[in-house]
Amino acid sequence: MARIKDQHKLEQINKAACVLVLKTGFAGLKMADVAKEADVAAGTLYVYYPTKEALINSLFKEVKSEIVQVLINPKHHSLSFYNTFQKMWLSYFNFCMKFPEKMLFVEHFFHSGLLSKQTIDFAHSIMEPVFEFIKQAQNNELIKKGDVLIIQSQISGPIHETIKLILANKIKPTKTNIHLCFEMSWQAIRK
Amino acid sequence: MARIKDQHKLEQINKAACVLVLKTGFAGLKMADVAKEADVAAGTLYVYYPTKEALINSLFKEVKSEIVQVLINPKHHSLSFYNTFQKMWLSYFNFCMKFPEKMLFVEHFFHSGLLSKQTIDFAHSIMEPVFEFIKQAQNNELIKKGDVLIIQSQISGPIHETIKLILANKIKPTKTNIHLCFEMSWQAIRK
DNA sequence: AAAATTAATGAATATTTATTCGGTAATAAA
DNA sequence: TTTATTACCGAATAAATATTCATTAATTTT
Repeated sequence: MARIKDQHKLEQINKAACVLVLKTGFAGLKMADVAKEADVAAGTLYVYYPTKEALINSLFKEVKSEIVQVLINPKHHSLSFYNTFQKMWLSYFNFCMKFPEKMLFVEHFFHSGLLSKQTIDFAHSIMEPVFEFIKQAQNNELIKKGDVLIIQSQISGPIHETIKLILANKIKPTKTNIHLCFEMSWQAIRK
Repeated sequence: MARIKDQHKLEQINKAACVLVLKTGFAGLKMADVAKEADVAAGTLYVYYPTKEALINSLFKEVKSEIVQVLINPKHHSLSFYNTFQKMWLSYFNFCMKFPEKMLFVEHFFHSGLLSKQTIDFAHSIMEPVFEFIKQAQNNELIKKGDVLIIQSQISGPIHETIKLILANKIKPTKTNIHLCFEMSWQAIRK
Protein backbone atom coordinates (compact mmCIF):
# COMPACT_ATOMS: atom_id res chain seq x y z
CA MET A 1 0.00 0.00 0.00
CA ALA A 2 2.83 2.35 0.73
CA ARG A 3 6.52 2.71 0.82
CA ILE A 4 8.10 1.21 3.93
CA LYS A 5 10.98 2.51 6.01
CA ASP A 6 14.37 1.29 4.98
CA GLN A 7 15.80 -0.66 7.92
CA HIS A 8 19.25 -0.31 6.42
CA LYS A 9 18.95 3.45 6.55
CA LEU A 10 18.18 3.33 10.25
CA GLU A 11 21.29 1.26 10.81
CA GLN A 12 23.32 3.77 8.82
CA ILE A 13 22.03 6.56 11.03
CA ASN A 14 22.76 4.67 14.24
CA LYS A 15 26.25 3.75 13.12
CA ALA A 16 26.97 7.27 12.00
CA ALA A 17 25.94 8.67 15.36
CA CYS A 18 28.19 6.21 17.18
CA VAL A 19 31.14 6.89 14.92
CA LEU A 20 30.78 10.63 15.35
CA VAL A 21 30.63 10.37 19.11
CA LEU A 22 33.92 8.52 18.96
CA LYS A 23 35.50 11.02 16.60
CA THR A 24 34.36 14.32 17.96
CA GLY A 25 33.09 13.46 21.41
CA PHE A 26 29.42 13.71 22.09
CA ALA A 27 29.49 17.42 22.69
CA GLY A 28 30.20 17.63 18.98
CA LEU A 29 27.33 15.45 17.89
CA LYS A 30 25.46 17.54 15.33
CA MET A 31 22.41 16.33 13.50
CA ALA A 32 23.78 17.71 10.24
CA ASP A 33 26.99 15.75 10.71
CA VAL A 34 25.10 12.59 11.55
CA ALA A 35 23.09 13.00 8.37
CA LYS A 36 26.20 13.57 6.28
CA GLU A 37 28.06 10.62 7.80
CA ALA A 38 25.02 8.38 7.30
CA ASP A 39 24.69 9.68 3.76
CA VAL A 40 21.10 10.76 4.19
CA ALA A 41 19.41 14.13 4.23
CA ALA A 42 19.05 16.00 7.48
CA GLY A 43 15.30 15.70 7.31
CA THR A 44 15.51 11.93 7.08
CA LEU A 45 16.77 11.74 10.65
CA TYR A 46 13.40 13.07 11.71
CA VAL A 47 11.61 10.29 9.89
CA TYR A 48 13.19 7.88 12.36
CA TYR A 49 13.52 10.03 15.47
CA PRO A 50 11.37 12.96 16.54
CA THR A 51 14.26 14.81 18.22
CA LYS A 52 17.98 14.61 18.75
CA GLU A 53 17.34 13.58 22.33
CA ALA A 54 15.19 10.69 21.15
CA LEU A 55 17.94 9.62 18.78
CA ILE A 56 20.45 9.55 21.60
CA ASN A 57 18.20 7.70 24.02
CA SER A 58 17.14 5.11 21.50
CA LEU A 59 20.68 4.57 20.32
CA PHE A 60 21.88 4.24 23.89
CA LYS A 61 19.33 1.54 24.65
CA GLU A 62 20.18 -0.35 21.52
CA VAL A 63 23.92 -0.30 22.12
CA LYS A 64 23.53 -1.14 25.80
CA SER A 65 21.41 -4.15 24.83
CA GLU A 66 24.04 -5.24 22.37
CA ILE A 67 26.67 -5.08 25.09
CA VAL A 68 24.59 -7.14 27.50
CA GLN A 69 24.13 -9.75 24.78
CA VAL A 70 27.89 -9.92 24.42
CA LEU A 71 28.19 -10.52 28.17
CA ILE A 72 25.56 -13.21 28.57
CA ASN A 73 26.45 -15.71 25.89
CA PRO A 74 24.58 -18.96 26.72
CA LYS A 75 27.38 -20.90 25.02
CA HIS A 76 29.65 -20.09 27.97
CA HIS A 77 27.29 -21.09 30.74
CA SER A 78 28.18 -24.77 30.96
CA LEU A 79 31.76 -24.03 31.92
CA SER A 80 33.27 -23.48 35.37
CA PHE A 81 32.89 -20.03 36.86
CA TYR A 82 36.48 -19.10 36.13
CA ASN A 83 36.17 -20.19 32.54
CA THR A 84 32.84 -18.49 32.03
CA PHE A 85 34.22 -15.34 33.59
CA GLN A 86 37.28 -15.49 31.38
CA LYS A 87 35.17 -15.91 28.24
CA MET A 88 32.87 -13.12 29.36
CA TRP A 89 35.78 -10.81 30.07
CA LEU A 90 37.43 -11.53 26.75
CA SER A 91 34.18 -11.19 24.82
CA TYR A 92 33.62 -7.79 26.32
CA PHE A 93 37.21 -6.68 25.85
CA ASN A 94 37.15 -7.75 22.22
CA PHE A 95 33.82 -6.09 21.67
CA CYS A 96 35.21 -2.84 23.04
CA MET A 97 38.27 -3.13 20.83
CA LYS A 98 36.13 -3.83 17.78
CA PHE A 99 33.51 -1.18 18.46
CA PRO A 100 35.17 1.38 20.71
CA GLU A 101 32.61 3.91 19.55
CA LYS A 102 29.86 1.83 21.15
CA MET A 103 31.66 1.42 24.46
CA LEU A 104 32.53 5.10 24.60
CA PHE A 105 29.05 6.07 23.54
CA VAL A 106 27.51 4.21 26.47
CA GLU A 107 30.24 5.37 28.87
CA HIS A 108 29.96 8.99 27.86
CA PHE A 109 26.23 9.25 27.84
CA PHE A 110 25.49 7.25 30.96
CA HIS A 111 26.40 10.06 33.30
CA SER A 112 25.84 12.88 30.87
CA GLY A 113 22.47 14.13 32.00
CA LEU A 114 21.20 13.74 28.47
CA LEU A 115 19.45 10.45 29.03
CA SER A 116 15.93 10.23 30.34
CA LYS A 117 15.30 8.50 33.66
CA GLN A 118 13.45 5.81 31.76
CA THR A 119 16.55 5.10 29.70
CA ILE A 120 18.80 4.97 32.77
CA ASP A 121 16.44 2.56 34.51
CA PHE A 122 16.34 0.41 31.40
CA ALA A 123 20.13 0.28 31.41
CA HIS A 124 20.23 -0.94 34.99
CA SER A 125 17.44 -3.48 34.62
CA ILE A 126 18.88 -5.07 31.54
CA MET A 127 22.08 -5.80 33.47
CA GLU A 128 20.23 -7.98 36.00
CA PRO A 129 21.31 -11.34 34.50
CA VAL A 130 24.94 -10.26 34.79
CA PHE A 131 24.46 -9.33 38.43
CA GLU A 132 22.77 -12.68 39.03
CA PHE A 133 25.79 -14.43 37.58
CA ILE A 134 28.06 -12.59 40.02
CA LYS A 135 25.78 -13.27 42.99
CA GLN A 136 25.75 -16.98 42.27
CA ALA A 137 29.54 -17.07 42.30
CA GLN A 138 29.48 -15.25 45.62
CA ASN A 139 27.08 -17.80 47.09
CA ASN A 140 29.39 -20.56 45.92
CA GLU A 141 32.26 -18.83 47.73
CA LEU A 142 34.19 -18.43 44.47
CA ILE A 143 34.60 -14.66 44.60
CA LYS A 144 34.54 -11.96 47.23
CA LYS A 145 31.30 -11.02 48.95
CA GLY A 146 29.94 -7.50 48.76
CA ASP A 147 27.78 -5.32 46.55
CA VAL A 148 27.72 -6.71 43.03
CA LEU A 149 28.00 -3.22 41.60
CA ILE A 150 31.36 -2.77 43.28
CA ILE A 151 32.54 -6.13 42.02
CA GLN A 152 31.38 -5.19 38.56
CA SER A 153 33.09 -1.81 38.63
CA GLN A 154 36.35 -3.59 39.38
CA ILE A 155 35.98 -5.44 36.09
CA SER A 156 34.51 -2.88 33.74
CA GLY A 157 36.47 0.08 35.14
CA PRO A 158 39.93 -1.20 34.20
CA ILE A 159 38.72 -2.46 30.83
CA HIS A 160 37.33 0.92 29.90
CA GLU A 161 40.40 2.81 31.05
CA THR A 162 42.68 0.39 29.25
CA ILE A 163 40.74 0.63 26.00
CA LYS A 164 40.88 4.41 26.24
CA LEU A 165 44.65 4.27 26.65
CA ILE A 166 44.89 2.02 23.61
CA LEU A 167 42.79 4.43 21.59
CA ALA A 168 44.99 7.30 22.74
CA ASN A 169 47.97 5.32 21.47
CA LYS A 170 49.52 5.29 24.91
CA ILE A 171 49.69 1.49 25.08
CA LYS A 172 49.40 -1.36 22.57
CA PRO A 173 46.80 -4.15 22.74
CA THR A 174 49.43 -6.90 22.97
CA LYS A 175 48.72 -10.37 24.38
CA THR A 176 50.88 -9.46 27.37
CA ASN A 177 48.98 -6.29 28.14
CA ILE A 178 45.58 -7.86 27.68
CA HIS A 179 46.51 -10.81 29.84
CA LEU A 180 47.84 -8.54 32.56
CA CYS A 181 44.61 -6.58 32.56
CA PHE A 182 42.52 -9.76 32.83
CA GLU A 183 44.73 -11.36 35.45
CA MET A 184 44.54 -8.29 37.66
CA SER A 185 40.75 -8.22 37.51
CA TRP A 186 40.63 -11.88 38.39
CA GLN A 187 42.98 -11.45 41.34
CA ALA A 188 40.83 -8.52 42.41
CA ILE A 189 37.59 -10.44 42.65
CA ARG A 190 38.69 -13.97 43.57
CA LYS A 191 38.41 -15.21 47.14
CA MET B 1 46.65 52.65 38.44
CA ALA B 2 43.65 50.57 37.65
CA ARG B 3 41.18 48.11 38.92
CA ILE B 4 42.55 44.58 39.20
CA LYS B 5 40.89 41.26 38.43
CA ASP B 6 39.11 39.64 41.31
CA GLN B 7 40.76 36.27 41.91
CA HIS B 8 37.71 35.16 43.81
CA LYS B 9 35.54 35.74 40.77
CA LEU B 10 37.76 33.48 38.71
CA GLU B 11 37.37 30.76 41.29
CA GLN B 12 33.62 31.23 41.22
CA ILE B 13 33.63 30.78 37.46
CA ASN B 14 35.79 27.68 37.63
CA LYS B 15 33.70 26.10 40.31
CA ALA B 16 30.49 26.91 38.48
CA ALA B 17 31.77 25.25 35.32
CA CYS B 18 32.73 22.11 37.25
CA VAL B 19 29.45 21.95 39.08
CA LEU B 20 27.47 22.32 35.89
CA VAL B 21 29.42 19.58 34.18
CA LEU B 22 28.44 17.32 37.05
CA LYS B 23 24.81 18.38 36.96
CA THR B 24 24.04 18.54 33.30
CA GLY B 25 26.90 16.70 31.69
CA PHE B 26 29.35 18.59 29.61
CA ALA B 27 27.22 18.58 26.52
CA GLY B 28 24.99 20.88 28.46
CA LEU B 29 27.71 23.29 29.50
CA LYS B 30 26.42 26.67 28.39
CA MET B 31 28.27 29.89 28.93
CA ALA B 32 25.09 31.61 30.05
CA ASP B 33 24.52 28.92 32.67
CA VAL B 34 28.10 29.13 33.89
CA ALA B 35 27.68 32.88 34.28
CA LYS B 36 24.45 32.48 36.18
CA GLU B 37 25.81 29.76 38.48
CA ALA B 38 28.94 31.84 39.14
CA ASP B 39 26.75 34.88 39.74
CA VAL B 40 28.52 37.03 37.17
CA ALA B 41 27.47 38.51 33.87
CA ALA B 42 27.94 36.52 30.70
CA GLY B 43 30.43 39.04 29.41
CA THR B 44 32.59 38.64 32.50
CA LEU B 45 33.49 35.12 31.46
CA TYR B 46 35.25 36.65 28.48
CA VAL B 47 37.37 38.82 30.74
CA TYR B 48 38.99 35.66 32.05
CA TYR B 49 38.78 33.38 29.03
CA PRO B 50 38.72 34.37 25.36
CA THR B 51 36.48 31.46 24.34
CA LYS B 52 34.52 28.60 25.79
CA GLU B 53 37.19 26.22 24.54
CA ALA B 54 39.87 28.16 26.41
CA LEU B 55 37.77 28.01 29.56
CA ILE B 56 37.50 24.25 29.30
CA ASN B 57 41.18 23.67 28.53
CA SER B 58 42.40 25.95 31.29
CA LEU B 59 40.03 24.49 33.81
CA PHE B 60 41.01 20.97 32.81
CA LYS B 61 44.70 21.69 33.39
CA GLU B 62 44.01 23.29 36.73
CA VAL B 63 41.87 20.45 38.02
CA LYS B 64 44.23 17.80 36.70
CA SER B 65 47.11 19.50 38.53
CA GLU B 66 45.09 19.58 41.69
CA ILE B 67 44.44 15.86 41.40
CA VAL B 68 48.12 15.06 40.89
CA GLN B 69 48.92 17.08 43.99
CA VAL B 70 46.47 14.96 45.92
CA LEU B 71 48.24 11.84 44.69
CA ILE B 72 51.82 12.85 45.43
CA ASN B 73 51.69 13.99 49.01
CA PRO B 74 55.33 14.11 50.28
CA LYS B 75 54.05 13.38 53.78
CA HIS B 76 53.31 9.81 52.70
CA HIS B 77 56.65 9.03 51.12
CA SER B 78 58.50 7.82 54.18
CA LEU B 79 56.13 4.93 54.68
CA SER B 80 56.27 1.41 53.27
CA PHE B 81 54.94 0.96 49.75
CA TYR B 82 51.73 -0.64 50.93
CA ASN B 83 51.10 2.17 53.39
CA THR B 84 51.95 4.86 50.90
CA PHE B 85 49.73 3.21 48.35
CA GLN B 86 46.91 2.98 50.83
CA LYS B 87 47.20 6.64 51.78
CA MET B 88 47.38 7.60 48.14
CA TRP B 89 44.34 5.53 47.27
CA LEU B 90 42.33 6.93 50.15
CA SER B 91 43.38 10.50 49.41
CA TYR B 92 42.23 10.15 45.87
CA PHE B 93 39.02 8.39 46.79
CA ASN B 94 38.19 11.07 49.34
CA PHE B 95 39.05 13.81 46.91
CA CYS B 96 36.66 12.29 44.38
CA MET B 97 33.95 12.03 47.00
CA LYS B 98 34.47 15.60 48.11
CA PHE B 99 34.76 17.10 44.63
CA PRO B 100 33.01 14.68 42.31
CA GLU B 101 32.55 17.49 39.84
CA LYS B 102 36.32 17.74 39.45
CA MET B 103 36.84 14.03 38.94
CA LEU B 104 33.98 13.83 36.48
CA PHE B 105 35.14 16.95 34.72
CA VAL B 106 38.56 15.45 34.03
CA GLU B 107 37.08 12.05 33.19
CA HIS B 108 34.50 13.43 30.82
CA PHE B 109 36.69 15.85 28.99
CA PHE B 110 39.79 13.71 28.67
CA HIS B 111 38.43 11.73 25.76
CA SER B 112 35.94 14.28 24.60
CA GLY B 113 37.77 15.68 21.58
CA LEU B 114 37.29 19.14 23.02
CA LEU B 115 40.77 19.44 24.51
CA SER B 116 43.75 20.66 22.54
CA LYS B 117 46.68 18.31 21.97
CA GLN B 118 48.76 20.57 24.16
CA THR B 119 46.36 20.08 27.04
CA ILE B 120 46.32 16.29 26.59
CA ASP B 121 50.12 16.17 26.57
CA PHE B 122 50.22 18.30 29.69
CA ALA B 123 47.88 15.87 31.42
CA HIS B 124 50.14 12.94 30.65
CA SER B 125 53.40 14.63 31.55
CA ILE B 126 52.18 15.87 34.89
CA MET B 127 51.42 12.28 35.87
CA GLU B 128 55.07 11.23 35.53
CA PRO B 129 55.86 11.27 39.27
CA VAL B 130 52.98 8.88 39.88
CA PHE B 131 54.27 6.52 37.20
CA GLU B 132 57.73 6.69 38.76
CA PHE B 133 56.28 5.65 42.08
CA ILE B 134 54.68 2.61 40.47
CA LYS B 135 57.86 1.68 38.57
CA GLN B 136 59.91 1.75 41.73
CA ALA B 137 57.55 -0.67 43.42
CA GLN B 138 57.83 -2.93 40.39
CA ASN B 139 61.62 -2.87 40.58
CA ASN B 140 61.37 -3.80 44.24
CA GLU B 141 59.18 -6.78 43.27
CA LEU B 142 56.31 -5.46 45.37
CA ILE B 143 53.71 -5.31 42.63
CA LYS B 144 53.15 -6.92 39.27
CA LYS B 145 55.39 -6.07 36.33
CA GLY B 146 53.95 -4.58 33.15
CA ASP B 147 53.02 -1.25 31.65
CA VAL B 148 52.45 1.30 34.41
CA LEU B 149 49.45 2.67 32.58
CA ILE B 150 47.69 -0.68 32.83
CA ILE B 151 48.53 -0.92 36.52
CA GLN B 152 47.20 2.58 36.99
CA SER B 153 43.98 1.91 35.10
CA GLN B 154 43.33 -0.97 37.50
CA ILE B 155 43.33 1.53 40.34
CA SER B 156 41.65 4.59 38.89
CA GLY B 157 39.12 2.68 36.80
CA PRO B 158 37.30 1.04 39.72
CA ILE B 159 37.45 4.20 41.80
CA HIS B 160 35.81 6.24 39.08
CA GLU B 161 33.10 3.67 38.41
CA THR B 162 32.41 3.29 42.11
CA ILE B 163 32.13 7.02 42.67
CA LYS B 164 29.75 7.27 39.74
CA LEU B 165 27.59 4.54 41.26
CA ILE B 166 27.57 6.40 44.55
CA LEU B 167 26.53 9.61 42.82
CA ALA B 168 23.79 7.72 41.00
CA ASN B 169 22.57 6.52 44.40
CA LYS B 170 23.05 2.92 43.40
CA ILE B 171 25.42 2.19 46.29
CA LYS B 172 26.35 3.88 49.56
CA PRO B 173 29.88 5.02 50.50
CA THR B 174 30.02 2.80 53.59
CA LYS B 175 33.29 1.72 55.24
CA THR B 176 32.58 -1.80 53.99
CA ASN B 177 32.11 -0.76 50.40
CA ILE B 178 35.12 1.55 50.37
CA HIS B 179 37.30 -1.09 51.95
CA LEU B 180 36.16 -3.70 49.47
CA CYS B 181 37.00 -1.39 46.61
CA PHE B 182 40.48 -0.71 48.00
CA GLU B 183 41.17 -4.32 48.87
CA MET B 184 40.30 -5.47 45.39
CA SER B 185 42.64 -2.94 43.79
CA TRP B 186 45.40 -4.02 46.11
CA GLN B 187 44.86 -7.70 45.33
CA ALA B 188 44.85 -6.77 41.66
CA ILE B 189 48.27 -5.15 41.64
CA ARG B 190 50.18 -7.05 44.37
CA LYS B 191 52.64 -9.75 43.40
C1' DA C 1 -0.75 0.84 -15.24
C1' DA C 2 -2.75 4.02 -12.22
C1' DA C 3 -3.60 5.45 -7.64
C1' DA C 4 -2.42 5.77 -3.03
C1' DT C 5 0.72 6.12 0.45
C1' DT C 6 4.67 7.42 2.72
C1' DA C 7 9.87 7.69 2.76
C1' DA C 8 13.23 10.88 1.56
C1' DT C 9 14.94 15.33 0.40
C1' DG C 10 17.24 19.80 1.52
C1' DA C 11 16.56 24.59 1.51
C1' DA C 12 14.25 27.60 4.65
C1' DT C 13 13.14 28.64 9.38
C1' DA C 14 13.27 28.55 14.27
C1' DT C 15 15.87 28.10 18.11
C1' DT C 16 19.57 27.96 20.86
C1' DT C 17 23.90 29.58 22.38
C1' DA C 18 28.55 31.83 21.98
C1' DT C 19 30.41 36.22 21.67
C1' DT C 20 30.66 41.27 21.25
C1' DC C 21 30.55 45.97 22.68
C1' DG C 22 29.07 50.47 24.41
C1' DG C 23 28.33 51.95 28.78
C1' DT C 24 29.02 51.90 33.97
C1' DA C 25 31.34 51.15 38.30
C1' DA C 26 35.25 50.27 40.98
C1' DT C 27 39.88 50.92 42.12
C1' DA C 28 44.56 52.51 41.86
C1' DA C 29 47.78 56.18 40.87
C1' DA C 30 48.69 61.22 40.52
C1' DT D 1 40.18 64.76 44.79
C1' DT D 2 40.76 64.01 40.19
C1' DT D 3 42.06 61.16 36.52
C1' DA D 4 43.24 56.97 34.36
C1' DT D 5 42.54 52.42 33.81
C1' DT D 6 40.21 48.34 33.57
C1' DA D 7 36.91 45.00 35.54
C1' DC D 8 32.24 44.22 35.01
C1' DC D 9 27.70 44.37 33.12
C1' DG D 10 23.92 42.62 30.08
C1' DA D 11 21.28 43.62 26.14
C1' DA D 12 22.20 43.13 21.33
C1' DT D 13 24.36 40.46 17.71
C1' DA D 14 26.43 36.79 15.36
C1' DA D 15 27.03 32.12 14.71
C1' DA D 16 25.85 27.57 15.08
C1' DT D 17 22.50 24.05 15.07
C1' DA D 18 17.98 21.69 15.50
C1' DT D 19 13.80 21.24 13.20
C1' DT D 20 10.13 22.00 9.73
C1' DC D 21 7.73 21.52 5.50
C1' DA D 22 6.59 21.81 0.67
C1' DT D 23 8.05 18.92 -2.81
C1' DT D 24 9.79 14.76 -5.07
C1' DA D 25 10.80 9.86 -5.45
C1' DA D 26 10.01 5.23 -4.44
C1' DT D 27 7.16 1.45 -3.38
C1' DT D 28 2.95 -1.12 -2.64
C1' DT D 29 -1.78 -2.18 -3.62
C1' DT D 30 -5.72 -2.38 -6.61
